[in-house]
Amino acid sequence: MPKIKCCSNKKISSDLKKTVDFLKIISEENRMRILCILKSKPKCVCEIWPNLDLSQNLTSHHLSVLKKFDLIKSNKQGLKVYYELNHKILNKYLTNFNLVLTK
Amino acid sequence: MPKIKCCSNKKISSDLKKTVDFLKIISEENRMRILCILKSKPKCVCEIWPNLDLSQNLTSHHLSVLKKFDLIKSNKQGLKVYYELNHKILNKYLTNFNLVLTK
DNA sequence: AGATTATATCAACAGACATTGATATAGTAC
DNA sequence: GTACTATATCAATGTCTGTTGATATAATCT
Repeated sequence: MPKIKCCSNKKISSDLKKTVDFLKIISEENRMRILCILKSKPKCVCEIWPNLDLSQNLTSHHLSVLKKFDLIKSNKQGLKVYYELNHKILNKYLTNFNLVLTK
Repeated sequence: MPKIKCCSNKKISSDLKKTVDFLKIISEENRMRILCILKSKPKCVCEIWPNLDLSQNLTSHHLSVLKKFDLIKSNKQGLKVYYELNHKILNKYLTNFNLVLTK
């Protein structure tokens, strides 16, 4: 039986898995919305969650998921925590995604 | 409070939801693998499922999920059912995804 | 006709994860 | 110090969905 690259080649298969993990993170409406909200500039949590139809704690949870995956960065300023996109990592995953699916 | 586009604009918000639905479908390792397997040319189910670490019926299930979402097309030739990528729809979703996340 | 092959469907189960409510932590202001 | 604000964490719940095993359908062949 002829082997197919994305199933047999370890590097390609590994890239596919990483892409799928990335997509799992962003295939959630609220998280995707958070990423969009952060596109223009960094924002603190209290600027984010009233725009979503979410409770504060749930917003915080989704932010932590995004952060754990390095898709966003945070820095604390007094009481507030500002979140911003981690463009470097985000672009890495987007590039990888395009490679996996289209090349 | 200043409204944020992806939360207040109906068109943008609707596009975001469609993108998320699309990502939910493809953020599953086996389905993504199926799409990759079909990149080069149409294949019948019996050419697909032995390459995955999946049972025949589960492969069939994932194919039906992809088909229901129009990401693949099928045509029957005798006993065999050949599946192929629906490039038109796929590209539509990919374009939309890039718009939502990067623009 | 019966036998075999290719594919699809169905019900049941199990694990993952988004959501909720309550509470904790940490920083600021009085 | 106390009170208040901003954010995070935790346990419990419920829903969604991938997986399994069994079975059904449909086409071909003898």
